Amino acid sequence: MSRQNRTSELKNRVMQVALTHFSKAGIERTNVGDILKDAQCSVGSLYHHFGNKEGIAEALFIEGIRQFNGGLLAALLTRRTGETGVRAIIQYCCQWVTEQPALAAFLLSREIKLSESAKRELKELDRAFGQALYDWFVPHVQRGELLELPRSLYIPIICGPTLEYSRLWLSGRNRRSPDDVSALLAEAAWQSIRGDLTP
Amino acid sequence: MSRQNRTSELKNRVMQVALTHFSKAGIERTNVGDILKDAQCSVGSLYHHFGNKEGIAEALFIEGIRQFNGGLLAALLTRRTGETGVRAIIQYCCQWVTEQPALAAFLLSREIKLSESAKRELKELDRAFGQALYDWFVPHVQRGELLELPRSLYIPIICGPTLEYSRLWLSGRNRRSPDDVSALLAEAAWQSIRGDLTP
DNA sequence: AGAATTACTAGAATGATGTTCTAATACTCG
DNA sequence: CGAGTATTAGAACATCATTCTAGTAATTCT
Repeated sequence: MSRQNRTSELKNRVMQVALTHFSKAGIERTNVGDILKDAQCSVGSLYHHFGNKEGIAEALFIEGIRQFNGGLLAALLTRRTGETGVRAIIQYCCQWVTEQPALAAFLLSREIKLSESAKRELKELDRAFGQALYDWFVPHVQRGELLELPRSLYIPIICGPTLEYSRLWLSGRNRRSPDDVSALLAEAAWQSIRGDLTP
Repeated sequence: MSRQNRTSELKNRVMQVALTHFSKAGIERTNVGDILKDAQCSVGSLYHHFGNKEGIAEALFIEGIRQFNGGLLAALLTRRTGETGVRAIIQYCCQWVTEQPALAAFLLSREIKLSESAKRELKELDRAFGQALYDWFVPHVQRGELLELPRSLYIPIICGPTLEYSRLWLSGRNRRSPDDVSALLAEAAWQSIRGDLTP
């Protein structure tokens, strides 16, 4: 196997192992030694590839966000009405959280203190994502299918209940998975954002 | 001053200082030495009173939850209709977060890994709070003012958008404070939870 | 009041763990 | 094949969180 391949396999292995530990115990409480042991990685390699412990978290975080955003946009952009779009967003969130609870728990935990460069990268991701969402929304708002609101409120209002429920489920406080209650969450999201001129 | 008073003053001072640091840098990244210095406390005293660094976080967390829950219930229990109750909840959350951003950021960060005893204490707080809320809700649900939902969905659906918006604001990504947009959030919450038989 | 007990304070010593450093190895490309 | 570079290795280091031992001052008991 080429060096490139072995290296990228090592990095993936480290990230996978780290995710398991992070989502169980948090970043602070997982120690580098355990990651090294479980991923069969040397101190030197780890610090060469990730810089430090938070570097692993950062890589996981950015990769996770990228994946989530991509999937959500893909699900949304095929919808043609405000209502189906909003419901698709919720449906997607619920499914995603339910299918990858460890990654979801990690992304939602907000424990990560990002470096400046990661902040910049993430900001750009966020901007592009927010813009794409907004572009999808605008025509539906103009038609009165969806409420007109300050831009910064769409995501919290639509996704807030789902994210909050997900957090509770991930921390073990609810039995039914987000996917199990996605219909109810979708209905609530739709009711909270539907415009007055909805057919 | 009596020993009791001096001691409780010291504990308060430590908690206050710790909150400032925690909300700025997170628990992991604030070091005990800084807390000691800023609170003029010795190593021995700190570990005598709090056990360890997380012990301070725990104390802050439980105290914060207690205060928040108490205030919310007080605001809710005077309301006589589903709509005014729901709006009061949102109004209270927005105001609370806006007025004590440091405490809010800390409580919402979920970075704390609680000890078993703290978990038990918190679980009891949660149970009592949830019960009180539920008791208030039941009659309004029965009258058809509010939707009938699985119990675990009320809080996420009503408060999710507000909490999500608060998180964004606290992390510096929105300009307008939760209090500034509380009317919009209240309206959204109400629309998402209102029953079919609303007058 | 005086003795005994307990709560609290103090800071040096310890230990765990994240990170750096130096050297070695193996791959790639000219 | 040989120079240069990416990568690996693990010992050494540095930084804290925490423990420990010893003391001090308040409170309780007789």
